[in-house]
Amino acid sequence: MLQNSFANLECPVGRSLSEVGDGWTLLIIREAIYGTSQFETFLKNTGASRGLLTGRLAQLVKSGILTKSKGETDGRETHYRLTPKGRDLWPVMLSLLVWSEKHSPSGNVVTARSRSTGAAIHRISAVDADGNLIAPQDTVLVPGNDISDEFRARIEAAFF
Amino acid sequence: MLQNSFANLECPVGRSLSEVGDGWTLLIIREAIYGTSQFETFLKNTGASRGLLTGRLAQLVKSGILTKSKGETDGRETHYRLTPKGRDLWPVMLSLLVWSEKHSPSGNVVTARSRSTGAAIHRISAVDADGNLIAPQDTVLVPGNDISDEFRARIEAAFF
DNA sequence: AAAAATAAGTCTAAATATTAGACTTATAAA
DNA sequence: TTTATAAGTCTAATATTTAGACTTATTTTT
Repeated sequence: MLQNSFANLECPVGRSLSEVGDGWTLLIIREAIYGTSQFETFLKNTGASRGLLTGRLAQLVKSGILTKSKGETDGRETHYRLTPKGRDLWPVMLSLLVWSEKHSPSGNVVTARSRSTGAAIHRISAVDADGNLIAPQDTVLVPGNDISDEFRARIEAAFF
Repeated sequence: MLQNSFANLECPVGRSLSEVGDGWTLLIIREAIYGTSQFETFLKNTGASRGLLTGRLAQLVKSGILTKSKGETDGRETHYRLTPKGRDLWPVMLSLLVWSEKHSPSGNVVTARSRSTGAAIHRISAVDADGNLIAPQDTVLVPGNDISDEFRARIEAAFF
């Protein structure tokens, strides 16, 4: 994304992307979900450069996605850990994972399953307050009141 | 992401991010989902610069996420349209939307609802082959056979 | 206690990417 | 025939990213 933060902040997707929308940031969050918490491990597992990693970790802390704390047993260490807000990005990752497995399969690498039943994940769906499934294709975006006429027109033209 | 395409391509999330992981790319896909198909409209609605947009659209066509075709009634126009692969990114967008509404709410802007029932989307869930819900927190990543020991160790350490 | 190692950075010059905006080409509208 | 539109290309200025040497604080080894 770099300098532009236009991204239409009326749009929740745009707002998300302005926090987590560049490749490195999502990759760092993936690593955090995979259990990584230390600088040198992020460095190795993402392939980012030191300078970039320093900057992105600081951003993520500022956004409330990670916390930064000193190692309790080893004072040299710093631990970056996901907050609840950060952990809530897991469905985003899971959606990317399912998309990738479907459209860019690459052998028997990883599958996502239910821990409790062992069943494989077949798709990602929206769910309403009563637990009923809402298929992504059955989704509409409904404009609220705090919205410009311009953006209203755009989301009303959305697919699905 | 820029030059690095390391991103661990064994990881489906990494593979996704190498296709759609930078801010501009996801923003362009959002626009496409919102119905945009022409260059000048993408330009205006994303805020990207001409040169960047040219490059990203070409990438997206190459990745099979968009198609490029000449306007049928007006020969000056070029239309970029989502392929099924591109349309399948909607659950990713929907996950970002739900995350944003929860953690960075900004007034009554947009809600996502079921077209058929009108019910609001409360959360995103995985679904197994029989249509049973699998809560994101009940998810595990299961390593396959075509995987390095190193990556196996990493995903086994994953949260959830 | 001194020396070596580790963790998490900072710093810098070179390489890359992005921007703004003028310009080009092809087609369509006035 | 002139003007407008759509989709680019091109360029110099600006901003970001990289690789890798260096720094500081803390811990481990000798």
